[in-house]
Amino acid sequence: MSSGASDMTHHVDGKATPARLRGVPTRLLAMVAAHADRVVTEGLAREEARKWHYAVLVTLEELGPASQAELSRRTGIYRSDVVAVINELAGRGLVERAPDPADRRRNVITLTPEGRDTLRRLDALLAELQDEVLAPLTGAERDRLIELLTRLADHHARSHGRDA
Amino acid sequence: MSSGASDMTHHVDGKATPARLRGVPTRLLAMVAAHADRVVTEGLAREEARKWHYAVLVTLEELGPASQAELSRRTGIYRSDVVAVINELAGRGLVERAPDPADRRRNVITLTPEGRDTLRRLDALLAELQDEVLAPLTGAERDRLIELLTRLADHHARSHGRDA
DNA sequence: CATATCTCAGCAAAACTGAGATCC
DNA sequence: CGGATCTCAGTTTTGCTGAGATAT
Repeated sequence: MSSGASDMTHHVDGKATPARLRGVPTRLLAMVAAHADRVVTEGLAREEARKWHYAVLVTLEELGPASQAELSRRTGIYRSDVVAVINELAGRGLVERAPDPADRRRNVITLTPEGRDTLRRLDALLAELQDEVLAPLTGAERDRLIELLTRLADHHARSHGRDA
Repeated sequence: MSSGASDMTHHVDGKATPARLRGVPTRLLAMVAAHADRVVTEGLAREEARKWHYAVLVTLEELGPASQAELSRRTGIYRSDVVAVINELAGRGLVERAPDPADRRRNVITLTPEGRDTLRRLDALLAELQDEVLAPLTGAERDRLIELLTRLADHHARSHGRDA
């Protein structure tokens, strides 16, 4: 209403976020991360997949068969939630769940050929989605961003418990 | 595939996240943002405040008295959730809620002197928390990170509806 | 009438907790 | 026995939807 000119930005005003809020790093982080998450979640949904599905498939390909507990540690999926993720993947034949003969507390999760195929498609899709999110940045800038974020993530990982 | 000794990292292995996962930008973003959010949320909790409280107080100081709908637009608080936030702030005497005589659909929210005092404290606290999160980066690196994140946020804001 | 504001009631997804059963 | 693993049931938080009441 009324008044208005400000030195906030080159906006036309009307619904601009206060400068003091806009510059707060953790807020920027939250906003960009939320947007990125939506792009990825919706993108993966088009292939009927979720982030955790991808995380598990990648991990299985890189490590070979693993127990659910190990998948939890490596992917960051909460220990209680692994069950449901594996249920979904197994239901689509992307992984197989079998009791571990060597340690009968565990289930051995194995990547199936169909799982590997799906992983290929998801790899390609995910690359597109990353590209969509990072669109406004040049290659060098993307590298720089990744490096800075990695430093922050590693620092947290080392000082606190969890690994990145 | 072959195998091999990995060029993953200087980790000792044991519970390391697969390299292919660790490098994914949107994942890094999510992890760092989640950590940042915890630091901020827990930090503000020590003063019995929340992020939205701070956002509202800052906005009121920068714009002067405003309606709840406008606060929603400026801060990003969802329109239905503004009520509760204002309830809490008003309950502590940090803002006042009064019907707008000029437009009786609206409430005019006004920052009280106590609200201004609280905002001062929260400003200082929040600066500390930002510092804690960004600890591993130099000043120049922080500026660079903020700039890159701002570009990403602005791009999303302009292409889609919302403003940053 | 269409639109805007404020309010409340409730949903859906996600992260997390707790506990029981089994096994090492 | 202590400690892991898998599973399920349930809590909490958060962003969001929907709708009603009121006013423009």
